[in-house]
Amino acid sequence: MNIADQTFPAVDSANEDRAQTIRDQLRDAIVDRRLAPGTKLSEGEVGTLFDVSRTVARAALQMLSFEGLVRTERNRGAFVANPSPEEARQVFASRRLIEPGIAIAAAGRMTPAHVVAFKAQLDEEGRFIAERGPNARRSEIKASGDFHLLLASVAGNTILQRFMEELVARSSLVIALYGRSGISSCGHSEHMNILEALENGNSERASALMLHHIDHIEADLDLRVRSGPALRQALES
Amino acid sequence: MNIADQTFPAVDSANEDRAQTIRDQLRDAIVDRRLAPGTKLSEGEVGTLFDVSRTVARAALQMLSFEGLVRTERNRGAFVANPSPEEARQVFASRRLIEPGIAIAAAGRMTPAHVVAFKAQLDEEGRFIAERGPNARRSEIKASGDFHLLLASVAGNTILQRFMEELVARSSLVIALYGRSGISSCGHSEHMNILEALENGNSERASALMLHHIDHIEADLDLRVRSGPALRQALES
DNA sequence: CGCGCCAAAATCGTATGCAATCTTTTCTCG
DNA sequence: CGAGAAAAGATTGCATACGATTTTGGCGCG
Repeated sequence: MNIADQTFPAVDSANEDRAQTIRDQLRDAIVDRRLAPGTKLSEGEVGTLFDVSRTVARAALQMLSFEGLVRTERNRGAFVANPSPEEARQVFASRRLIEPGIAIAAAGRMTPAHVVAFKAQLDEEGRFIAERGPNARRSEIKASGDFHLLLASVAGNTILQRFMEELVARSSLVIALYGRSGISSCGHSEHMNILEALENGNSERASALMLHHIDHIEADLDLRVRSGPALRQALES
Repeated sequence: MNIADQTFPAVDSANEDRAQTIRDQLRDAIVDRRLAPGTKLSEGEVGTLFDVSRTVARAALQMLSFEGLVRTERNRGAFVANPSPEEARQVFASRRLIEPGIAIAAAGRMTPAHVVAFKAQLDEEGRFIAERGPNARRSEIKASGDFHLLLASVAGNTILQRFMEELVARSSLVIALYGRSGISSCGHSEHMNILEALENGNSERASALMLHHIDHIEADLDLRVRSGPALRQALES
């Protein structure tokens, strides 16, 4: 899975920040696994693919490295992150700490409009689960994460929202690497239960369900170390 | 308070990442208020001051903008962030959610070495409080934040640690803007109480004390909006 | 056939140049 | 004298250039 094989939507309406656009597209590609962990992301290739100079490509990669989706090594370049089991545990520990609180905050701010948005979100999620094919699989992964991001946006704290964006994205990487069933969709019904609690303003229940949900996702992981922790990340790619 | 008036330690042993070094120095300057909120940070000036090209200065400013310490506007440049009351509330809401959990994690991982480090930290804090003069004031602000960062490092989760670094830094900005007593040192005895709970492995108490501590800091703020929310950030600087 | 060594190619880190945009100053006209 | 427009200056966004470092691809030798 080389980055050169990827195709990206033309870098559309472009008077605003192009580095940000590129970052978003690369993040999507990483999150829904079109780019495997360890893949080299060279400035030149990224620049060529998006038709910008290395300067801009580099800025986009720097952003992704702040989010922990990309690891950069001096004089060697950028690679799609390859989280270790320890990092994986930390990602989920962070989510266990933050997301129940987000659920509580969101429960107190739900409006009918929010409910509609959630229903649409869960519908889409269900549709992708029913479909077959790798494309549906990718969309399903994305939709599953989007549920959590929607929740974070309802909670109304932009700082926590950004933290969650990072954690959800990194979770996708972790699941790609360590997931047993390979898919995180196991949680669709749990998402529905959480929504129900939110709808009823039952913040305690929403919070508890969220905690269990995260535990279930993590329980699907196999975090035993295989080889040495690095070996230069299995030769990178 | 112009950036050109600032002096920075020579950009020392420098084969490794210079942008990162510059970011750290600028962050320190922002956190201990040598650079006031709203101050313009032009790429050229930063570059000249640290004796690097605009390319590197720009990268450092981009990093700070990710941390929320600097706000960048397209074609206008970078400014020390000027958090609104709403942002201020979000910073503290985030800390209330995260830091009690960090305290619990840290309580379970305290070693005698950690205790020594905390004691040294609190000593330093106390010394700066006793001293007079703006330099001691600055050191005091930094030391107060460092207590929280030390706690985060003991907790052993690098992701949460980074989140806390961001939140502590932004808190300093918020206190600079909205603090009544101007100083956050009010919490020195609270820090000592928290350490005591940590030392005894009393995680529940440490967590509760931390929550109260954050509440006390926030209670010292005056978050009433003064004028319109922006007016282009009071003409920037 | 495998292994180390050296040159060639690729890639990165950084400085610099240029056009576009924003800011400031100056000038004009009411 | 003040308001608005035009010009000059400063600053940013981005591309490109070049030395430094890393990777790759022989090539000889054991």
